[in-house]
Amino acid sequence: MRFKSLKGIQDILPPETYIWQHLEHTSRKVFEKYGYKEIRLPIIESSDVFTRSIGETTDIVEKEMYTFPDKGNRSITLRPEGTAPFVRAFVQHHLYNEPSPQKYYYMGPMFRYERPQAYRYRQFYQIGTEALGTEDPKLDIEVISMLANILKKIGLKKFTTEITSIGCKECRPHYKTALKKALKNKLNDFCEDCNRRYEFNPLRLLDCKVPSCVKARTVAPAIIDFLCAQCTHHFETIKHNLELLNISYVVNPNLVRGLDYYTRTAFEVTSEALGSQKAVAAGGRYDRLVKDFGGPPTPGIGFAIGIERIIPLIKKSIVHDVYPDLFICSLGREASDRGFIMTEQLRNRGLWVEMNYDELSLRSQMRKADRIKAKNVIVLGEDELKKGKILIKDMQNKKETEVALETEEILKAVSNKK
RNA sequence: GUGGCUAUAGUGUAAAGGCAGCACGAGAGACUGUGGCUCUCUUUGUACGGGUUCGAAUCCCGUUAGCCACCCCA
Repeated sequence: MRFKSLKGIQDILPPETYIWQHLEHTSRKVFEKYGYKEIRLPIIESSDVFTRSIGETTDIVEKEMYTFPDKGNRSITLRPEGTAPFVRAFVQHHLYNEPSPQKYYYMGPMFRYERPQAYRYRQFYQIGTEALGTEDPKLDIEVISMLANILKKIGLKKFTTEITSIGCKECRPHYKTALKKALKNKLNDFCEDCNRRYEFNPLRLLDCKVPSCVKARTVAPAIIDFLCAQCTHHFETIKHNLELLNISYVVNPNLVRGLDYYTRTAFEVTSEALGSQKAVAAGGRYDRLVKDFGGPPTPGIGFAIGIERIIPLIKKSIVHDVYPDLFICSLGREASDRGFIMTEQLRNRGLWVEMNYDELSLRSQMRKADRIKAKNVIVLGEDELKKGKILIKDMQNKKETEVALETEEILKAVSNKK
């Protein structure tokens, strides 16, 4: 093959595109009920939009970004996630002056230079939301609830919502200290990576999957026990209200976000059906990010759904069974021309009409109509042109109805059966 | 970035060093103006580049891509 799409980058073909549309359409409808408005953001940004917000020492920034110089030698990065560009736009356009809370959603491609695997691509698509302007836990609850609603509406049967709180700038440092102290003497039991992470990002030791590390960290204190009074209250309110709303969740104190900007609430939705790439959506609160971008202190919370990871889970339940309303068979030049004009007229009146492009035997044309599962067929030949009448054949029950050879008459006859 | 497995037609699969085949799909026709069945014909194929051999889809090396487990995440 001479040309191929790049590694980890895929084409999305029909009929799968219809599942994508279903997903996008359904989430848009839910977003509107919650007051979210669409925002369209650029795919490329100045690199420091990401390095400053996501964190210099995170894996995303350290090794997964598509970064390159443009012709003016500026460092450009293909967005690896949506929140940083959003906050940049939020501050740039003073969106904090809109009535609070400000709620936005977006959908589009993200780019990470990773080793591809099933459901993990270098260009992947997210549906994301951001809501800002209040620290109130009701917003957190609403966001988690909305996510669950979307997932249910698009047909996802089984999923788990995991939540935790990772504290704020007051309490997290205390936890970090306690964690390091508790693990200090056990470092020999941890893997090499964990030993490296111990120094600059000890929270990471909590979600290492190496069995020996899982075992060794059982002595680690839970961050939940170190939350300050406000964070504890915040978290407890969320849990309480999720129960009132009948939204099932599990607290996973080892849930750690890979991006530095998160505070307090962190959550992740997983599906066991996916193997090791089991996260289908994830998000959290980011109360300092707007200020970091030079805006007024504005708390916020958001999440992103990974489209590619949802698709295989709902594929079977979505059937795209839309077929042409009418197929026009034509015999001879004159009939073909007349048929073509009718085809266009009927399409403009709202019908899906097909006809044959080449001159073929009637048998062939009928076969084609059958193969594309056209609901009705008319045959247009010399007789019909002469008589000014045609038969509309219903392909399901084989019944034929005679109507006048006029666009309006055909439209009426076919529409009645729709 | 690390380790492993894999790559044959549009798709799914055979050919264990000796004729690249089968099924499905797709296109046309047999059947003079009515589809689904049947039959016939057609269909850009051994991922790419080298090597071993009289001879390679098959063995070896490299590249690329996909998959799996890590890492990390959506």
